[in-house]
Amino acid sequence: MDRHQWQLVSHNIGMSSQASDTNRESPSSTGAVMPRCVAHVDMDAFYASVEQQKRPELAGKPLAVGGRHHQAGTRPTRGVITTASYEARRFGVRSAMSVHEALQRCPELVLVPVDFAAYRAMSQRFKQALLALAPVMEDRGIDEVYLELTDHLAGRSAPDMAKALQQAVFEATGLTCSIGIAPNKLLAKIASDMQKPAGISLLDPSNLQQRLWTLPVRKLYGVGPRAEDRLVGLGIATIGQIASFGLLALQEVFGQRYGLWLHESANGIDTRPVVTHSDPVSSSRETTFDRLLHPRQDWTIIAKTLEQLCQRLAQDLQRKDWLAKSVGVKVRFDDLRIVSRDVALRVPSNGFEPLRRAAFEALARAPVERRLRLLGVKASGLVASIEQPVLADQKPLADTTARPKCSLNGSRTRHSSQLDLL
DNA sequence: TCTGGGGTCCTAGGACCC
DNA sequence: TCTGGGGTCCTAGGACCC
Repeated sequence: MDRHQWQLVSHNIGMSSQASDTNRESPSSTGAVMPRCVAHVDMDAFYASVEQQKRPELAGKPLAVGGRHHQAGTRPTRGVITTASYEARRFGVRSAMSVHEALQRCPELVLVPVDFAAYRAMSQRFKQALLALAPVMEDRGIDEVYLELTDHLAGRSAPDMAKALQQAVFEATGLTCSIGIAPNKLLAKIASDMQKPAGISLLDPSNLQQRLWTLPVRKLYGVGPRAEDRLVGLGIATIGQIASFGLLALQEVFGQRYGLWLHESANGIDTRPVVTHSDPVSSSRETTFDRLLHPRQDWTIIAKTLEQLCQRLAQDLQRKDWLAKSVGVKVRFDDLRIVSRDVALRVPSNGFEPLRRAAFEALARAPVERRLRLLGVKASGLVASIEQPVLADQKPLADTTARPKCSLNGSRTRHSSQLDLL
């Protein structure tokens, strides 16, 4: 059985990452200390909203993006919901819910396949609009960003700035977003979720107890299902109860570092900077099969799929001029268990052939005794191909600030293999 | 006949070096 | 004869996020 160990994971920033210089309390001209001002901007039901804009006849209808669409025009019965429109959420349809369950909750649900090209294009538009008003931005994915507003309010009040940001996003995209304003990223993120859609919420030390401490523990960024279970097991259901549980008691249960992180987060403390640039560390491609595949009888399909995944991965890397230092495969079995195997390349590469050879080598080392549900290939240890000789042995710079991670790691054996490639 | 696809970061243990 | 410690790389797996 796995040992249950809870640790805090520090937030690493790569060598080329640039943190904004506002991780501080900035003294004003009068000498008084000005608190930081950070915004978290979150697009409302982003994918679903883009789809409703693409097809106005779907506006106002319960709609969900996702599912496995085998043929165009037919409604899927498998797969998961990626995003549900607010109309669908009223029926209880949620992200990550199975299509089967979503249809039970809302039989008239309209299901549309994902269209990443459209979401990426819209993502660029809203981010450009925000950058014009607030130049220090941290990209947190396709539909959300942090903005460092300290020293960037241009004479506005924070709420006025938030309104201006919402207006700019709407003018650029026709879509709404919700904004949280707070003295740090942790609180800004929680705040943006408080009045969706199209809301503006402020969290600051004066309303912390009333507005933060009443929330369930799961609202804390970094507390997932596992940590929630453990907390609830201790009779801790709200963020306020974490805060009053006491630092020492938390550390006793969750370990030094994770305990400290929980304690600080529950008290609204977070000193992470807004990071405007970071290099990717891995890139991957994976696919779930339409049916379960037998490792021997369906070997031809498995091998062909792996080759295609390698082809796409190589293209991804080549397009972005990244080289991989190692290549791995991931297999999900019929019982939903996942195993992975990695192979280090002797020479960093983004060529199809080296990737393919490493991937097959890795797959050969994986214990495949059950039917396969999913197959994936991942390139990690990425280095920029142009700067590669210079950057090859640079190490990430550890941040001093805390970020939560929990791990339940069991002991494991090493399957060492160095594959000579090229 | 269940749950996609793309990421981040961390830990642990062995190898290996100094 | 007995017996280190620190650091890094590699690998497998887990938690968490969008």
